[in-house]
Amino acid sequence: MDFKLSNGSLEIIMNGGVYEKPVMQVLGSKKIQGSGANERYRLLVSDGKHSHSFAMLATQLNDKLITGELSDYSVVQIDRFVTSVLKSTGKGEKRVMIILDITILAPGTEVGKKIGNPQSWTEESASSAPAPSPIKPAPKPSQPSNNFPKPSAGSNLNSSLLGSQMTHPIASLSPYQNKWVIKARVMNKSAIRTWSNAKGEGKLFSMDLCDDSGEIRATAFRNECEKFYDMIQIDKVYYISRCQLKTANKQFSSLKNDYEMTFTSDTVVAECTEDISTVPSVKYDFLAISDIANKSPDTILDTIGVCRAASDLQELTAKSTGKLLKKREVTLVDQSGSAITLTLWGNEAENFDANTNPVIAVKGARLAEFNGSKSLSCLGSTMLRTNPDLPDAHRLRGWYDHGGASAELVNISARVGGSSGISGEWITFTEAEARKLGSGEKGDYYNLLGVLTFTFADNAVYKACPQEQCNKKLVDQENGLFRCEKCNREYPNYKYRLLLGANVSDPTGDQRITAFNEAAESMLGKSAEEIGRMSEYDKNAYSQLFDEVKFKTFVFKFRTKMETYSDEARLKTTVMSAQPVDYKDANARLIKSIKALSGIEV
DNA sequence: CCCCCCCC
Repeated sequence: MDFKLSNGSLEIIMNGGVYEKPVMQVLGSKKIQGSGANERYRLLVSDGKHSHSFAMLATQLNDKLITGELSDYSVVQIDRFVTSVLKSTGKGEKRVMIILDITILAPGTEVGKKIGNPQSWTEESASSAPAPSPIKPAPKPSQPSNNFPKPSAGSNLNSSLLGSQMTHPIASLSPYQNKWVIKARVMNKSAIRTWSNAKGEGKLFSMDLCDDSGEIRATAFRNECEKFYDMIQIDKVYYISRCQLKTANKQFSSLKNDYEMTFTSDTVVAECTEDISTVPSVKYDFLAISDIANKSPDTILDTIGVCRAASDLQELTAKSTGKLLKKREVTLVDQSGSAITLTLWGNEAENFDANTNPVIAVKGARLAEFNGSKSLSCLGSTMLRTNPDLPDAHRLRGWYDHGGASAELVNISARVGGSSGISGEWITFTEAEARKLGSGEKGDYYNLLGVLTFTFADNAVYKACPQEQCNKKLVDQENGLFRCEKCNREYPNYKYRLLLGANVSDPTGDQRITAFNEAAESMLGKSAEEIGRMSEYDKNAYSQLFDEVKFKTFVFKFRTKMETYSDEARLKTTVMSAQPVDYKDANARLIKSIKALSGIEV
């Protein structure tokens, strides 16, 4: 097969001209520096006429080399690149090409040979080449090119300040080159923080910047913090130049960039108001809430959901540091039929308003796992947006306002207790009895597929102590205050909690059960908060909710233990979790039982 | 030059 290279494209590019998506052949590669995250590779590329050994691979493409995908003789289309002029040691200028995006058209194994007879490109060829000069670029192709920095035409900026009228892609920034101007949108901006340690004290704020090539974090300390804090605003676009670049500490940032920047006293920032639609705003990679359940703890992820409920602001003291923490737990729901808890901290927790059930887009939250249940937690770098103007957000709004609000949901963050998961064996009430479950000291856990045959709706919701760990039922003092006997305190506020008594039946028997807050929420498909409000303001909806849940089937995880009440021993069975039936799983279990019972070997 | 992501 024949592969056509973009013959002559290299000399146009090396002279600073424009060439859209050239097709070239890779003739070799060489590691030039660093290891791990700092690895960089140089490529020898050919357009059939010339070869050039100063093509650098952007680090995010390193994998393609390491995995062998980008082997020698590969024919590639260079979808996006920038060129940069290096002042090398005494030999004058040298232009390098930084490859940002690449499509492999044919693997090296298939091509198997050098195409054409390319001559090595040198800077001497540059001067003698007939290609257009950098000042007068080649005629533009019909499509506007993103390959080259565009002049920031008509900018309100003093060009001598910025030293250049061209903007550079964020992805091309490195500590090795300091003459650049970026045109970037502010995705996120931190609050001002102060620090005080052995090395001194001061204040700072940081911001996350992006353009269509990538993203980078920038931090302004002390004077620069003061100078720029008010000016920098989320979602606005700025020309920024003269910052110090340094290797990013990946431990503290999830942005996709090997470097981060620090504002210095030379730093120039000017707002850009023209032609800013080409600068992307925050890029999300939303996961459906149901899919979050399958991710590992500590994953940093983006999601979007409707805030169905939020806890009151809670104050607690961190055991390890003694720091006073403020938090609020927000329940997000989406069309995947799932709910998850998102924990907000500090100011974000304090200022959060759940009243209108806003759509919340969250970027860079951390997946936490506690006692087998998963939830999201905000980090300092997490971005939260309320009712963002995004298609996903509008879709969710429509869904929630037209039925989604009362949809039956699986709560990923519901607490599950005990050791074995729901994936364990299912047994029946008769089997539980035969095994004498609950007769021991510690209580026993088992899973069972059962139907909710009756719910005791009266008193299923109560006003509980607002203290995080307490949950004690409060005594209404009839004066606007509520008394907690356990904390020996009075509170003006409370949180609703559920304590649901019900009957569960399976084909072999039935059992009186108790479901505490989270388990009851997942059966009723609503938060304790919502149910609490219903109990006060909409009695009909309240009783309807408890009627509707009757005869629903769940996979229950129970904890059972014999307890004695006034000389009478009774099994106390508590719902640890209640999940809707996954019929694929349920059928697989049935088939297995049938095979076992009928003597067919499995 | 900092932040180590908090709690049940």
